[in-house]
Order: sequence, then C-alpha cells, then structure tokens
Amino acid sequence: MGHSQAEKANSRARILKEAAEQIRDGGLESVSVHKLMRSVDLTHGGFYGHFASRSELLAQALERALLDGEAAARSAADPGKPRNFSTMIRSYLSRTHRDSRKTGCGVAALAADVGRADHNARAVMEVHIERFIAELKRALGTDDDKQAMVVMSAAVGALTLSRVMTDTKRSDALLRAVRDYLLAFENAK
Amino acid sequence: MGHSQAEKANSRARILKEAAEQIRDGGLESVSVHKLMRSVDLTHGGFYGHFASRSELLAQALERALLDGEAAARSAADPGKPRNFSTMIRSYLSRTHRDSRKTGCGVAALAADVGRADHNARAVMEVHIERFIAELKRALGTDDDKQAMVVMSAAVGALTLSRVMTDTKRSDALLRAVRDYLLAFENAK
DNA sequence: TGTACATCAGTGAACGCGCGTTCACTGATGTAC
DNA sequence: TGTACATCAGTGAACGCGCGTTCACTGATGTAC
Repeated sequence: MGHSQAEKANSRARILKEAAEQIRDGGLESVSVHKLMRSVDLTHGGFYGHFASRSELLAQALERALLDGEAAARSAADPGKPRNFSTMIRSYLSRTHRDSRKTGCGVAALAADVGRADHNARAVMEVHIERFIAELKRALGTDDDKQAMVVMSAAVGALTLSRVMTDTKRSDALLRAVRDYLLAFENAK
Repeated sequence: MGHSQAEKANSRARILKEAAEQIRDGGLESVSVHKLMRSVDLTHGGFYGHFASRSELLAQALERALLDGEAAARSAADPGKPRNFSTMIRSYLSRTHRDSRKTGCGVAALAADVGRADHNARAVMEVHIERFIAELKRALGTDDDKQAMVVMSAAVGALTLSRVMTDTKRSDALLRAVRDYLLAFENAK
C-alpha cells in the first residue's frame, strides 16, 4: 500500500500504547503479535518493521505501561494542582482505578508477572517502585523510607485483592478500609 | 506397562501437587500438559485419565495452591503452638517466604493472575482471602474487619513488591519495614 | 494356591491450531532533475 | 511545476514449533473359578 514516514511513527506509537494496555489487562504473556497488530488495524508482518522481536516489544511495553500508569494517576487529579497525599490515596484506592486495569497503575497490574520475569524486567519496574516511594515521601513530608514502604505495600496489595473479589460490596469495603487507614498517615506525621 | 489403582491415586496426587507449585512459581498460564507430565515422570497421554482438561486441572491446582500455601504457613511455626499474630507476620514477611514462591502463599503468588481470570477462579480465591482476614481478626483479638484488611493488604503487597526488587538489601529493607510496622498492630489493639 | 482373562493406568503417534518469525511482493511517498 | 524512479511501510503466504487433545495399543493388575 505504501505509507508515509509520519504514519510509520504513528503506527509504532499505536502498537506500543495498545501493548501497554493489553499487558496491564491480561498480563505480560497475554500479548500475541498477530492479535496485537489486528487490534491496531495492521497485519502481523509489519510488526518487525517496528520491533526486532516480541520480547523487545514486551520490554518497551512494560516501561510504557509503568509510565502511562503514573501519568494517569497524575491527571486523575485536577492537573493544575500539586498532588497531595490525600488526593493520591483517594484516586489510587478508588473503585474507578480498580475497574480500569488496562489504564491503571502498572506496578499493581504487573508486579506478580515481573516478579517471575528476567532480571532486566525486574530492574525496570524497580526504578518505578523507588520513584513511587520517593513521591510518597515527598507527599508525606518525611525522610523516612519505612512509612512510604508501608503505604505503598498496603495500596498495591489492596488494589490487587480488590480486583479478585467477586462480591462488589466486600471489594468496595476493602478499598475503603485501607484508604481510610492510609489517609490518617498524613496527620500522624 | 500397567499399574495398580493405588499407583493411579498417587500419580494424580503428584500431578496436582506439581501443578500447584508450578502455577505459584510461573503463573496460572505457565503450566503445559506435556511439561507437567514429564516433570512427574509420566507421558502426556495419561493426563486425561486424571483430569478432563487442562482447564479443569488449573481450577483444582489453584485450590490446591491456596490450601498448600496456608498449610505451609501453619507448619512454618512450631506445629504444636497456636499461631499468634507475631509469628504469622514474621513468617509471612520473611526472606525465606519471599524466596520460596512455589511453596509459599498462593494469594500473593496468584492474586494478579486470578484478578484477570474467570468468575469461578476469583470466587475460589475470594474464599481464601476471607479466611485469611478471619484468621487475622482472631490473631489480633478484634471483631473489626478493617484492621485485618489493612494488615492483609500490606502483607500481600510487601511480599509481591519484595519479589520484584533486584537490590536484595532494598528488598530486605521493605520486608523489614512492613513487618515492624504490622507487628505494632497487636499492641495498638 | 494356580490358571485364564477382563480391566485399565500409562504410552506415544497423530490431529489441528495459533504462535513468532521470514520474505517476496505492492504501491504510495518523497526525492532528483 | 512536472516527470521518473528509488525507497520503504505495510501485506499476506509460508515456515517450524509447541500446544491441548484423541486414540489404538501394551502389559501388569486384580478378579473369577
């Protein structure tokens, strides 16, 4: 058919964005080259004009999923305002976030998958975990890693568990319980 | 070759146990019938004498992984003693538990996978999550679900995140931070 | 206790399928004149 | 500005492979006499 160079850049961006959503929704191994290309209205052969292999795509999609998850968290608040602790916790432990896995936090969606993956994938996610901890420290106004680690663990754990529960009321209750508990961290210093 | 009925029951048990370990180590989708049967020294054809399909095996292996994870937690303490809160937290957030995914807690290992799975798998794990919450309430001597939910979320989150980190010292520090924080729950009521 | 035979746990070849990857091809893009 | 041609983004048939599943078969088990 023949397409312009600008369209190629656009195609690549669409493939990567779609892959970043698919891995958050279905896990790292859920992406197939054929189905991925079909879902961005291209054919599978063209894939290798953009990425050297499925494995290279996955590495880039992981990074992208982590970045997009952070960006989504940031823009969930009024974009102008600085993100304070309360806003972060309320949006992270919301029903909306629980119900939008494919555009939500990449750490919560993929930590278990990455924990089983190769050293490289783990190192990539580790950077984002440390960044998350650093942002929590800033929001809490503390120099102590420990508090931020507790908050992060509880938030990631609660979101993950809330996505398992079939009883919506119990799932909501769990999110609420952990949210309310963590909100008190701000005042407790 | 021909084998006895007792051997058949034994074969089934070995297949199921191996599958329960494999899914905790590599995720629900990591099990292949050929490789699973090879790893218990049988050939793939025999599989269908024990299970109707791979999917049925996975459902049973999930239940088994969750039960084995609980049993392992119980026997990690001196088997005679009643399990108190401190013992539970210390063993759950230990480096040993972090490093033995395939025999450890099935909820931590598989919550993300099950969150993406069908309603039935989610309902199966939900029972175990509720049981976990109930045991924490008992150990804490409280009637309040909320505290138990916070403890469980933090414990599952910390274990999952600790398995991602490539920097062993940071991974240890995260486990320690959350462990020490949760241990204080017992006294705080 | 010993023999004859039905049962059935486990074997391994074969099936169709979707996968990741390759490659000869097509035709619009974009450049040289 | 208009023409000629090289480039290259995207196409789709084809590859070998591992998968889940089926099935005719084997031979020890276990039962009937």
